Amino acid sequence: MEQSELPIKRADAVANRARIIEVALAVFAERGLDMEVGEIAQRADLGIGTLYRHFANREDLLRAILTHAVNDTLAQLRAAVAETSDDPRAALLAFVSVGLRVQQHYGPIFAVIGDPRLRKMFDQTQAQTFRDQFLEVVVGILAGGIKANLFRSDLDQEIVAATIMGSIQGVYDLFETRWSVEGLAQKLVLLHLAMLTRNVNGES
Amino acid sequence: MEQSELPIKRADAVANRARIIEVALAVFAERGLDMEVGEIAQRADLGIGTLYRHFANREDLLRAILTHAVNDTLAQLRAAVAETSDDPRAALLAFVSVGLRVQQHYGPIFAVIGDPRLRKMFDQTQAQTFRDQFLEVVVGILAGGIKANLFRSDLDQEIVAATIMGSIQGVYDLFETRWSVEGLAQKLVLLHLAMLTRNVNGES
Amino acid sequence: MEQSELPIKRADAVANRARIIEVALAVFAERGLDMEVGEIAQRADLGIGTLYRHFANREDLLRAILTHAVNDTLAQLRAAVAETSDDPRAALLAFVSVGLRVQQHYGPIFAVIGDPRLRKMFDQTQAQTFRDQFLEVVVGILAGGIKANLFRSDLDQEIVAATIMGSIQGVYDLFETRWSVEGLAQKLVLLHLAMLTRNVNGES
Amino acid sequence: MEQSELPIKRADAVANRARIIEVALAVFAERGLDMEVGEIAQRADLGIGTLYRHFANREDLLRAILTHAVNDTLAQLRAAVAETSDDPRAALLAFVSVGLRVQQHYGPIFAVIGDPRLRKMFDQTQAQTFRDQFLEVVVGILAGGIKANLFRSDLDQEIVAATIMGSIQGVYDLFETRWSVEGLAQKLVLLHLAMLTRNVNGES
DNA sequence: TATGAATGAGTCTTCATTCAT
DNA sequence: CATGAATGAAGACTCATTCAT
Repeated sequence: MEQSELPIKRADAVANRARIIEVALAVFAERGLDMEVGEIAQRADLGIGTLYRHFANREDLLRAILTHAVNDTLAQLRAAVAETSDDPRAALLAFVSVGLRVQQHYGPIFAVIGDPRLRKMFDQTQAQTFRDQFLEVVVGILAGGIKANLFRSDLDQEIVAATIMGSIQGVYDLFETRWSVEGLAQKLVLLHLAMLTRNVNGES
Repeated sequence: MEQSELPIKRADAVANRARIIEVALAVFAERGLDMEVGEIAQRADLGIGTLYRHFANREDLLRAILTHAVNDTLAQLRAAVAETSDDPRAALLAFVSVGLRVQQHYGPIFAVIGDPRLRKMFDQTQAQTFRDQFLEVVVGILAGGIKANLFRSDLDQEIVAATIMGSIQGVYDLFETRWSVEGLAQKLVLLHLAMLTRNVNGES
Repeated sequence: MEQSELPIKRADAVANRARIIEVALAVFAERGLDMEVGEIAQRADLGIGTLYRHFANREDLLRAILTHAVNDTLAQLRAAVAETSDDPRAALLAFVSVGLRVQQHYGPIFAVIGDPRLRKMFDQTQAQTFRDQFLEVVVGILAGGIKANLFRSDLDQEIVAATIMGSIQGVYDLFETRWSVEGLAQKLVLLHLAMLTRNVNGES
Repeated sequence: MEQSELPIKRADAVANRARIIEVALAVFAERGLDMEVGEIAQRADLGIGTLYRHFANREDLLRAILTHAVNDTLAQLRAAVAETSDDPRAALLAFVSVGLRVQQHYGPIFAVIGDPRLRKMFDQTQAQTFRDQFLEVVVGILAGGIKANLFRSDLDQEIVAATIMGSIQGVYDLFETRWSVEGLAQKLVLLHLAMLTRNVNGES
């Protein structure tokens, strides 16, 4: 009986923590690194003291939401890729689609990753780990395509991966308002395949 | 007497304005949007009041340095492309090289372009103009390549342009510390050509 | 059933109250008036709510520990003096020794008695009572010495008492780190006796 | 001409700094270590930003006023002693008088010197220097008395000095409200002389 | 015209106290 | 009764901007 009581309180607190992150993510999407701790507490319907009970300071909260966004993004990308593991081209499309949707969802989070303020907040090991994990996902797709004899193997795989990721960001920045995410994804993957496929003749 | 002094003062003022922007750019490279007006004045050896004589407020100054960076970047890109106007592949390499070097020089300026605060500062027409000008330069290269029958013409040219620009950013973010700018440019252009060239067989 | 539990609980509660005061005294010794209610609860292994069950608010707790410290100090001084009631000079030494040791034990409690915040917390009657009780102990020693014809009687006894008490504090503040409590007590009492004894010739 | 202009601005700023310290001292006298930066700025008729232009933070200001109080006290004590350098007994009276008056003027500053918070703010070397300077003044008086064959020389001079200083504090704490500063000084010096003078017979 | 001292709105953060569980 | 999560008033500090000199 007592065992069921304790979790109740905890569940409440855990829920609060989750709500704070959720709200903070939304506020961040609107205001970027200028997000204000007070606004987050307000929109989460919590006293500011409560927020500070969960996160020692603004920086901690920022770290938490960025980590959350990165991990969520990685999870979504991996899931999308896993669902299409047998078809590298489908995997690429899934990756790009999710990549664009994530940009849309998380707003400027990935856009400000180069901000000097963030550099001070994340130790570089952590940041490198994040970068490597993203690369890993793309490189995985590429390896699948090469093994299936669909993608050429003579290109620097990491540069290809960086290009694909950068192209998602670039295309989104420049055309987010003009085309739908799905349309952009289609067009973009065509390019990626053009880059990755040697004998284009048979396809055109 | 005043008439003879005025030109001198004006020249002084113009020089001051240029120095402020130069210093502000440097400060921005270090601190990003957190740059402080006071630090800029100090490093420019000017009283804060003097700085405010040139820029009505922080926003104005920020707009000025971003505009300067964008215009300078565009000028450099155009110049590099112009010098190689007869060879589209050389033009692409020049574009990428300059693109990477500019990232290196201007630091986080292009990285924070998606920041919500900047959105509020630039009217969208202006921002769109900038974007279009960048696209124009790349599309120009592409058009040259197509006309010379070197690049395939069946891809969406704007998406290709966005991809090229995004790949520069992506590759720089991920590998700036690992490889030299020249090395990165070489590798990157190989990809771009793989994407743009249909009959790869004859080249490999 | 409840009747048999109550005494136990009460005993528990009494023990808790004592522990809180003990811990609070320790925290006060380290942090002075900046002591935090939360830290006290933590170090007493009690929930904060439980602490507030014993003391309505921080002020109450502060009053309690100061009162405890004062009363304990008075008790120790009286006991020490009582044990040597036949020899005024020994009584003086005992008083000074205990006085120094108490300083050492209670840390800054007696040092911050003049703090404006404390003035607001203790009604002045109470404060005066404390002062008078301390004076009483010293004056008692002095009276014994005068009755025994050992101490001169022409000095203002209360001023003498205040001087003795002040000298303990002064000597402790300035030399606590340099000499042992016992050494300081010895040296200090020599002065007191020099002050209190008229015919020094016979003694030197 | 320019030389006379610069000092004007500076004079203003310097005056402000002085006013801040003056006001801060007054606020400290009322509220002790709980003094609030905002109240000080308000009572000095200055914006809070101005205060922070002169003192980097609360701690700095606190250090400044304590240093000021200590130095002013030392100066007053030395001046009083210097004026009576030919008569050690007069010097002692002057010292005690000024000591009591300073307590009255600076309020709880000397009372909170043992507060743990202060320990963290002053490096111990500085604190020791202050203590030594006070001791030096008293020891100087004592040396004069011994040289003039007025004071006995067989007592530990530093302990005597600490006792005299402590007695001032003790007497002030206990009787500030009951007697005038002058009255207290008279009574107190009688004790000190009783302590310092061997052959009391000739005087009584 | 240049200067930099003054200003104060706006943030972050702490900690005593309450109250639902 | 005990607990500790929630609360928010209060205070320290920053920094863009103004204006008297």
